[in-house]
Amino acid sequence: MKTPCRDCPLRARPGFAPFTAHELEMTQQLKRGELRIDAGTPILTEGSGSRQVYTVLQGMGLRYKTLETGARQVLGFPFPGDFVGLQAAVMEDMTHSVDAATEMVLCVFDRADLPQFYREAPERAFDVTWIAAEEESFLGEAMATIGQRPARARVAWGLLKLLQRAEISGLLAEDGAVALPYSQRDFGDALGLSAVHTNKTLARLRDEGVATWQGGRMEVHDRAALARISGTPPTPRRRALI
Amino acid sequence: MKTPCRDCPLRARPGFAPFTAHELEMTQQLKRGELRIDAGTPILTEGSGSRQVYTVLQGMGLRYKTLETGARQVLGFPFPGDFVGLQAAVMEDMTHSVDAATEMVLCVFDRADLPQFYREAPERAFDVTWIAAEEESFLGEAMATIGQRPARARVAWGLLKLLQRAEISGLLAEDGAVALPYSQRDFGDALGLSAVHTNKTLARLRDEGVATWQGGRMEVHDRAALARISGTPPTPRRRALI
DNA sequence: CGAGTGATTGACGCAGATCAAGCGAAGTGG
DNA sequence: CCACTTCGCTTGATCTGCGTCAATCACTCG
Repeated sequence: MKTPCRDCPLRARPGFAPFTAHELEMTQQLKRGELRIDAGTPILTEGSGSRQVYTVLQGMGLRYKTLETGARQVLGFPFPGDFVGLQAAVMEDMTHSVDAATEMVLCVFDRADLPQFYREAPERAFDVTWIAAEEESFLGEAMATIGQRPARARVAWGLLKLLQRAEISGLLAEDGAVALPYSQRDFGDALGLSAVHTNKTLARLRDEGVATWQGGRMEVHDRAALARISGTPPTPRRRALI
Repeated sequence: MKTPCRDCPLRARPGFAPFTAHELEMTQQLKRGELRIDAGTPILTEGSGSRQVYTVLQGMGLRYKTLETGARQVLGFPFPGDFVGLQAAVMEDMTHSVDAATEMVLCVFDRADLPQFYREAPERAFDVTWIAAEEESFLGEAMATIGQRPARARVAWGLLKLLQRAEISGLLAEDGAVALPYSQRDFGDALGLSAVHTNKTLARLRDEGVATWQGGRMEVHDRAALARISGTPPTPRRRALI
């Protein structure tokens, strides 16, 4: 185990809920080790169970569902601090897949320890529920975006979400740029848009000086405009960490 | 309090996880009473908190988000046995609204009791997380449907989901018909389709002898066809109950 | 009996899908 | 070290699924 929870770099970041000493110890006890995964490797697969649950320590991933037709819906982009595999831990098996988009380092927890964790650290158990509820909330917002908003607003919303997550995780450079390991196709699949139309919409936003996305690099120039176009307030929220 | 948890009609139904005697008692202790709500009345409102959390005992509801543009995304249709207001209980406030679609009877729980519940009934706390994960799973599937499938498949998927939920809740009549308090507009808003196109798609499915939806009555004639058109296996899943 | 709501159907137009072609960067093997 | 492939981005042309508008009909309700 490389990183003791006490020294977890994520805890230090603003935007994450604080730990008590006892909670820290409980989490530490639960942690089974770390896992390093190469970019492009599957972490969890739809339809199969998993003995482990993870928290992302470093790197970024891709959560998605594949349909019979071959179409793919991207459900989200796991960032450092995100929980991965809750479904496998709580239900029988995963209803979506997760791949590593960059090389990733994951904190490994054992699914079998979860009941004990719930017994001995109910406050933290509450946080697990909190995370699930937060995810539910996010998916609801995404659903509303995909179902009701035109392409321009969808793209703006997606950029804003990525920006906020990058900010919280400390991945945002001074100049407002983030390195993202996602293709425009990935991004489009998250928004229910074709790759071509995603590109054209991004090009338009770029011409308007709102934001740039090319070659795995996103740069937001006018955050207020992004918020306006997407039809959302630019306010993020505090998140729990396990 | 009208119905003691011991006599809860939902527990008896197949498809719900069984309770131990002790769990039953804990749940009973948590239950604050029952609430009867008229059709069309708001239960919870987006953006506001709530002191209470509910389980639906009778009746059906509507979960939705309203966008700035006036558009509405329906996120789901709460049926008997469904949990309502988890977000308000766990996070600060709701990120969507819930209305009663019929007259409803709700089991009332107090948000403030939840931490104690987590301490004293960790197995049930686990189930709360299970419910949240299940909801997350459902929303993921809905997102994939809205984002990737054409109107025909979306409608078929929606019908299938409603059928499954009605079945589990025992609301499905012998002849395969269900009385639903939803308009075609509600249904369309759940699938990201306009009311007109929803109607036309339903008309086509009706002509083909697959299913009928008119005037608050759904009747599925060919379940296999629905599954095929929607591109999903017709298998439901067992659910937890609080 | 008028007013409002939901279902239904046809006509029309557009946002976004699909098809297609070209480009640069990165990898790969001979 | 250079052909050759692959992959992602880009842009234009064309097509179509679905949204929008609009009108009618059936019901329910005050």
